[in-house]
Amino acid sequence: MTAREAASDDRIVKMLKALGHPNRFRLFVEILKGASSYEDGHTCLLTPIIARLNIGAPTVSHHLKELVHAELVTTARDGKFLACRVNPDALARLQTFFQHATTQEKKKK
Amino acid sequence: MTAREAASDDRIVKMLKALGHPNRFRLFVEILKGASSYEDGHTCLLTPIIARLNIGAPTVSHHLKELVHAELVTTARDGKFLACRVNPDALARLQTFFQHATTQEKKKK
DNA sequence: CGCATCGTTCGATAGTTATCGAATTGTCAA
DNA sequence: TTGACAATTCGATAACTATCGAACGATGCG
Repeated sequence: MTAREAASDDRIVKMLKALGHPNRFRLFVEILKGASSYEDGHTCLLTPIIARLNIGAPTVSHHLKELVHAELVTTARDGKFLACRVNPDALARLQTFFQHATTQEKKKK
Repeated sequence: MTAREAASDDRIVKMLKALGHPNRFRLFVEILKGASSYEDGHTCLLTPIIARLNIGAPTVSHHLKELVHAELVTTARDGKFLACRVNPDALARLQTFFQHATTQEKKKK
């Protein structure tokens, strides 16, 4: 395995780990769905999400940081709020990986 | 969210969590690649994998159990050895999920 | 300014888990 | 049956992390 491949795997594992927790997964899905149905579809308010996920604000903040650290999500301050977006490149990588894996599996008879 | 969707998410999260650990991920990839290049492409010997992964046999056994528990892999005894296979349904689910997610992301402008 | 709101940071705690060595089980072959 | 090899189980330990409440920093508004 090349060093390049190892690094790529490393990133994928980080992303999978980040998504491999129920609350983080739900948080991710909320952001993917356009957060809390705000007009622009991207503004992410933690308060309504806290209500939905039934976990405390510090915990949501912590999980969000994990998603950002895994490069699954990007955030940008928007006044008092936070604009969260799913990183399209991350999704592409994951999709490609499983696509590949599926293909590889099918090749066996 | 329907109960059915929740259960589906739950399974996906379990799979993601299982894959979200470097050693488990590598174990999974080894199995996907046809384990240790045995003739039938499916027999999975832990010993050579232990050597590759640089972790102890009990640990590999533990991780393998996790993969099985997440329904990512199936095993069957073959005499002294263990035949491991990736569960195609699991890959399909994961692929579909990320496909869907990518599509959903792209729909935004 | 002073206040409410949104979110983060801190410190603590409880629960989880990755890993190992030692002992054990199961299987084949001589 | 005995020995060798494959893999699992057990018990212990160290590391990690999810979660919370309390305190704090930042922002917009009256």
